[in-house]
Amino acid sequence: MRKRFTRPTQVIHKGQAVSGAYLVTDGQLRVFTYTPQGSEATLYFIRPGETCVLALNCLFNDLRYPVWIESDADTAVDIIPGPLYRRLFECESAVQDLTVKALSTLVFRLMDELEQIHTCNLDQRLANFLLSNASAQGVLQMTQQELAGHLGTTREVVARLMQGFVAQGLVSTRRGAVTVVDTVGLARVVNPSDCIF
Amino acid sequence: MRKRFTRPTQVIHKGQAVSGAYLVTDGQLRVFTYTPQGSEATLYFIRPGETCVLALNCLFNDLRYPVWIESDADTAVDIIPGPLYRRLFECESAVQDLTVKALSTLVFRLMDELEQIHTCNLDQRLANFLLSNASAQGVLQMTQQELAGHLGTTREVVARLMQGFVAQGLVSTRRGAVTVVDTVGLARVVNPSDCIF
DNA sequence: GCTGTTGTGTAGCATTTGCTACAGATAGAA
DNA sequence: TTCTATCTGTAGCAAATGCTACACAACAGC
Repeated sequence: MRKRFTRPTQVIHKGQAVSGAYLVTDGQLRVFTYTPQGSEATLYFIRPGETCVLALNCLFNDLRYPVWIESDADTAVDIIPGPLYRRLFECESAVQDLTVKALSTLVFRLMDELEQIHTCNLDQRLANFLLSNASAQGVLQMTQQELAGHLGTTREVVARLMQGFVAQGLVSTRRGAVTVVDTVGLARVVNPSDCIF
Repeated sequence: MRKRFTRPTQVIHKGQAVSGAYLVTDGQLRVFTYTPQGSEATLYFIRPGETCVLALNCLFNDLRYPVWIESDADTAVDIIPGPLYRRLFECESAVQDLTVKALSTLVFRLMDELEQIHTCNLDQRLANFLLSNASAQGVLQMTQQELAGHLGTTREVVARLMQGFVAQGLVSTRRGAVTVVDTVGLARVVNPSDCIF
C-alpha cells in the first residue's frame, strides 16, 4: 500500500500502535521528540530507500511508537502490513538483510549523534548539520526555527550562531534558507579536534 | 572462544577491526567515547546475555570499530568468529532473531539516551542513572569520576549535584559509592515532566 | 605511625545556552 | 497598495554547565 503526502503531515504520534513497515520512496520523514518547553528535537531522518526502523522495532517487539514522525512535503511511503512483513522476514533472506542493514545504519547514526552531543558544542553541530544537509549548490531550504528543532535548541540561539557564521563569511542567510559560502571554513568550525568519526 | 577479564580492561579501541561477535556471559562491558578534553562519556552497557551490537554492525558492514570498549572487573565474554557468525546468521533463524532483537534493543536505548539529553538536565539524568543502576539495596559502587564519565560531564559537577541530593536527604555518599536513601524522592527529581518514555 | 595516592567537598569564575522581549524585514493575500 | 503572518536580528539577563584551584578525607603500603 502506498501513501503520498503532498504537504508536511504528522504521520505517527507518540504512543500510537504501529500498523506495518514504512518504506520511504520519495521525499523524507523526520523522527523527533518534544522538549518539556514544547520545542522539537529531531532524532534522525528517513530518506528514500530507507525504512523506518522504529516501526520495525515495534513490530518485532510489540511496542507502541516511542516518538513522533512527520513527513516533508511531497513524500511517498510504502506500507507493508505487520503480519506480512514478519512472514517475509522468516523466509526471505533479502528482507532479513534489509532489516539488519537498516537497523545497523540507524545504530550508527544515533551513536554519531550522541557522540556529537557529548563532544561538540552547538556551533560545531550547526556547522556540521549545514554541511551534511545542504544541496550540492550549498543551499539549505529551512527556517531557523526548523534548524533549531533539528539540533534540539531554540531559534534565537540558531540566529546568534548564524550571525557568527555570516560575520566570518562562512554562510549567507535569507528568509527561509541558508547558503553555505565557504565550505572549507565551515568544515574547520566542525573540525578543530575532529568530532565526526 | 571464551575470554575472561579479572580486572577492568580495554577490550577494543576505536579504529580497531572487529574479530567476531561478542557475547557477554558475566559482568559487563562499557561502550564509551572521549570528549576533546579527555573525559569519557558512556554510550551504553552490555550486560550478561547481551551481545555487542556494534561488533555485529561492523561485521555486517565491514567497518572499523567506532568507539572504545572496556570491561568491568570479573567479566566473561564469548567470542564467535566473524565468518562463522555470518554463516550462522544465514541459516539459523534463532541467530537471526537474536541479532534483530539485540539491534532493536540498542536502538531503543540510544533513542532513550538521546531523548533524555534533549529533555532533561543533569540532575534529572543523574537521578535517573542512580535509580537505574543501583543494586536492590540502593547501593551503587562507583566513584564520582566514573559517574561523570557515564553522563558525559565532569567530576565537580557530579559532586555539586550529589551534594544537592544529600542535602535533600535523597542519597548518602561515601568514598567510592552512593546509596539511594529516598527512592521515591529521587524519582520525583527525574519525573516532574516525565522524561522517561 | 608516616606517606603517597586516590577520592571528595567547595569556591569562584568563564562560557555556553536558554528565555524574554521587541523591532525590523519579507512574502503573500486581499 | 495595505494588511497580516511569518521569519529574522538583536539585546540583555538568567540558568546551567565547565574549568581551575585547593583543602581535606579515606585508604593502602610501608
